[in-house]
Amino acid sequence: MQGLTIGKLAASAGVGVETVRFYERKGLIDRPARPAGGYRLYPGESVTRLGFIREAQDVGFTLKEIADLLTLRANPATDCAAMRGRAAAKLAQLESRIAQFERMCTTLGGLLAACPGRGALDGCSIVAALSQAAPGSCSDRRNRIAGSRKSMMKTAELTIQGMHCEG
Amino acid sequence: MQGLTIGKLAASAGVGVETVRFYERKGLIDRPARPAGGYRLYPGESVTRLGFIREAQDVGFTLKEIADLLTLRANPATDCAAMRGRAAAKLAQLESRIAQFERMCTTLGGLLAACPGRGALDGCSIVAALSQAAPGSCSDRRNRIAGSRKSMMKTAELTIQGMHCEG
DNA sequence: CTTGACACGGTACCTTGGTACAGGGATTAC
DNA sequence: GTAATCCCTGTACCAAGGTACCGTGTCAAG
Repeated sequence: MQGLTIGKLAASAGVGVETVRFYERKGLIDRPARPAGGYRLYPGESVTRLGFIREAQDVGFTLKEIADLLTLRANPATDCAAMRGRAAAKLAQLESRIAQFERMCTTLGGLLAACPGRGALDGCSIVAALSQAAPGSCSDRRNRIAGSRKSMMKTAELTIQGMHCEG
Repeated sequence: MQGLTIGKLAASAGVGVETVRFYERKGLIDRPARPAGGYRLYPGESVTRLGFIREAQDVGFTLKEIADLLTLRANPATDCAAMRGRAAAKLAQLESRIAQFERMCTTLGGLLAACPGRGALDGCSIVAALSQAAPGSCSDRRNRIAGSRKSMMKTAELTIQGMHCEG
């Protein structure tokens, strides 16, 4: 038998067999040849492709986005600018996430600084602060959280990041 | 009828009715009195409690952790130090997440800097970099990703953060 | 007393990135 | 030839934080 069985491919790429099949279902890797017996037989390049997926994941792309990158890459007419655009958008997204986490850190750090650290909870500034249901025009949580806690990596919602009343 | 129906409570707190029932199932809010008819009737403090949940979410606590905070808060014997410990752990966790995102940003930024920005994909350094299946001892992705992309907020896995070969 | 708005329980569904298992068939090593 | 692996499909399940729907029951206003 020529080529790699799914097990060999998975081992070469450092992923699980189930993961390879999962990627196939998601359209991230092509359906390979299936000679007699019905076993998948992959060409050597499939290892590279799995490597691409892994590397892209490591810089923050979702599988859906990676599928898009792979489509781009497969098209010989694709200009480098398209790839660059995806990367730049992802970078902006990551930076926005970082800013959000940093805001949370700042808030939490402030609470920690004010907290006496021992004694009854009555005197705990953390409890006091968390118990404040911040009033005002921004009380509609259902709109407020779009793009913050939900949908960690969803590109479309990045556009409304600046609109939150959180700052 | 005295007290708040679930709809009034939800509106006051700026969440959905379904969310309130969901929180009840999760043990985040107490089962309220159910007089004749079976409607839930909440005391006014429930608004504050929902506010606590919301504020805690906003600084990064998961619902599970918030349930723990609420249990702490309800116990009169709880020392302020316990609350402070939770907050400090969460802060450390957030900082670790930030560091991880910053590593991804650095990598991605490097790729962007090297990319010519136009022309055929053959010359695109981003494609080239992503296609490298980084070899070496760290090829076992299944261990490598624990605590990175998976389980964004899981406390237990923070302890193995430093063990990754990512840095 | 009727009607419309609200509430009820229960269940299914969503996203993301897989993992696990059941009940078979194919291949390979000895 | 037989046993041990490997692979097949299909389905269900995990976390997290909800959302949506359904058929029915109740409450309050006119």
